[in-house]
Amino acid sequence: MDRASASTVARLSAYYRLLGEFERERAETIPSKRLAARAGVTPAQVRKDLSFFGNFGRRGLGYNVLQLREEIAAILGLGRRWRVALLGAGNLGQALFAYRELEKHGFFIEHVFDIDPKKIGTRWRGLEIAHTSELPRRAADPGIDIAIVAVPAEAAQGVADIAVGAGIRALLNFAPGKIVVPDHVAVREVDLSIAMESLSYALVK
Amino acid sequence: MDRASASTVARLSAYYRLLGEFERERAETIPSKRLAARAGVTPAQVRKDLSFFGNFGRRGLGYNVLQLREEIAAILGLGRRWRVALLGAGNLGQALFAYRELEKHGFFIEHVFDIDPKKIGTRWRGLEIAHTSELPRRAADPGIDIAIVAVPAEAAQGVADIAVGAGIRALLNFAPGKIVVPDHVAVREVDLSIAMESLSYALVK
DNA sequence: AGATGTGAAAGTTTTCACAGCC
DNA sequence: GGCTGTGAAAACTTTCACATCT
Repeated sequence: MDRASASTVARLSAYYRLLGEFERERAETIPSKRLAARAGVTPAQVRKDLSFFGNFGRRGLGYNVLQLREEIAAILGLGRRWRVALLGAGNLGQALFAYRELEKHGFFIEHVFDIDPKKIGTRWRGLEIAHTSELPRRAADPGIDIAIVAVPAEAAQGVADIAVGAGIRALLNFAPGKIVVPDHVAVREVDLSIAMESLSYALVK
Repeated sequence: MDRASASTVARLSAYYRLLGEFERERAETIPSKRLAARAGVTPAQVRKDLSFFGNFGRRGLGYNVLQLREEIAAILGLGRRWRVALLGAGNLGQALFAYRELEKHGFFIEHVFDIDPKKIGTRWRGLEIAHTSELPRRAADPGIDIAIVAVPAEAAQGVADIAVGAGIRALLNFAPGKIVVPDHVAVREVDLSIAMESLSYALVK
């Protein structure tokens, strides 16, 4: 199958969370109209997004909440445990480490790296902070699936290179500015300045 | 003038930062080709984005680095000081408060609100943490331009309502899930789970 | 009747390609 | 010759509208 667009995948992820809510509300089936209303999109959008991956609904009835949630989990790869490394143990790193929400989705921070001698050897919830140079060795087995780049801008490309060199194929980058990686590596950027500046643009109209 | 698309504005913000780099590298003028290469887009994209707002370049030469940077600052509203309120003094709030980078772009956190009695009255860098119920009074004058929502998901809509009620017209939301606001309020979502799940999708192909 | 799945239409964004200026 | 600015073309995304199934 061809790849779905980035926006389809982002919405799928939102549907997944909303289906969890509907599940807790004891809904058995749900029409695209209700899911769309809560997601803030059109019903046609919901149906198009889903139909890209298969025929999950029943005409006249809608979608089975549990079953659709499982289908989306399978599509997004949420059935399993993802091994995550946190690169950078500063303020942001600490906040991300404390944000346990990600574990509910299967993302577990199993490594924390930094270069500050004062931090190395200290433990967060029992997990020892290691020097970034240790990354290749520690990534050897059982491997690291995703690296979160939470270092200052100047250091971002460097740690990304180390991560890619160690075989990591997915990066979430919080440092401002693009990092350059080979084609087979996926990168998502979370750029605070861009978000804030798009708000100031909205305010100056 | 009509509004530029969200993606044009996001790229403009990236160009702005890159022009700062070129400025430090003592470049006087720059062709769209070089700016595009560093931004990771096509030269035509750069020219189209800029031409939406005016004719800033000179044929045969390119763009004047300093001048273009100022033009973009004016477009994005970066010439002034933006008053920011941080809603939520948890781990994420703390990390955002410590992230001084935003000040370089003119965004200053002047208020921090929370509802935890243990936190209220304590100070961060001299700034007192106030109860969220204080927000309307404190937003009265000189006003708050932008609120950053850094509270747990369940509380997000509630604090957003308070912020909107207090006249704030721009929100940056870190809580998962959409928050509903009136049309005249701008919202940008930063959703970690969506970012991570789009990475796991990329990995399972 | 109710709601999906989907081609076709509409809308939006990006890229092409070249006239026009430096 | 180098490079911008921009209509036109191409590519992509969203919405419409309806045949189809329960």
